[in-house]
Amino acid sequence: MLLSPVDAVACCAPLSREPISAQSAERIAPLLKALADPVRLRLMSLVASRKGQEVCICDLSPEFDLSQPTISHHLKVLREAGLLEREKRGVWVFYKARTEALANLGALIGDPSA
Amino acid sequence: MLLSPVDAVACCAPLSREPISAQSAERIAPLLKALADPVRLRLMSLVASRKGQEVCICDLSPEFDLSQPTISHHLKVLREAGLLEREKRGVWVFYKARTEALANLGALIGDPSA
DNA sequence: ACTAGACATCGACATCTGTCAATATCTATC
DNA sequence: GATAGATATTGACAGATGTCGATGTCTAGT
Repeated sequence: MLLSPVDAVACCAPLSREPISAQSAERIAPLLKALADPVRLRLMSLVASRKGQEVCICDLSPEFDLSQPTISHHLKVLREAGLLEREKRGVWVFYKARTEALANLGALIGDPSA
Repeated sequence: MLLSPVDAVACCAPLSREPISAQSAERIAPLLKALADPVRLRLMSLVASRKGQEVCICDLSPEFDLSQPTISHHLKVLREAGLLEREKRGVWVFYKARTEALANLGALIGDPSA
């Protein structure tokens, strides 16, 4: 059973359609929290803008003036939130965006048709 | 000049369209952080789902099992992020959602056409 | 003026968070 | 199997965050 945060985001109507339940809010807040950091927001965008393709950490790290463990930590947060998928190939680790998660989250925040 | 966070959210393409700039990420993260709390997410939804109408704090507080200062604090965070507008009428304080802010933020997170 | 009520501010506290240096783990190659 | 390189984990620490009780401020009535 055990809903992943990504599944949770598909659970409810847009914020401005009807009041979100306390339970749904508890599930969705972690997703927003994962994005609510400048570094993670950039990481997410860097990966998501390569539609579908996988991106190597070794290509992401140079974009930031941060230590390797810090980048690793941020990627872990995004992955555990369900926003990124991880795949290991050889020595390198590649990340792929869960675009449906971003789409669902976006629709929940600000549905244009709401 | 001094861009408010709400203006900032209209500044850039969807996350999955192109990598967000470091500067834009710094501006937008606070908006997401404001929403990244279960209580604030519910507060935002409670106000936003009353399209355009104003909602009295006195109607919001009973929904939560929290002290009055805590609710006041959360509303202040949402207001300073630019997601809510405040108006005082007599002894009561009313909040109104900035729907365009929510819409822009939603489009930035997960543009359906991206 | 005094009071009552709605909301804000302040001060304090425990917890969470972002960061790093040090260290560990894994994999390809020599 | 020893080494080098890519990534993960751990431990530590400063700063941010959510919460509360106490107190302050403003307004409407009495």
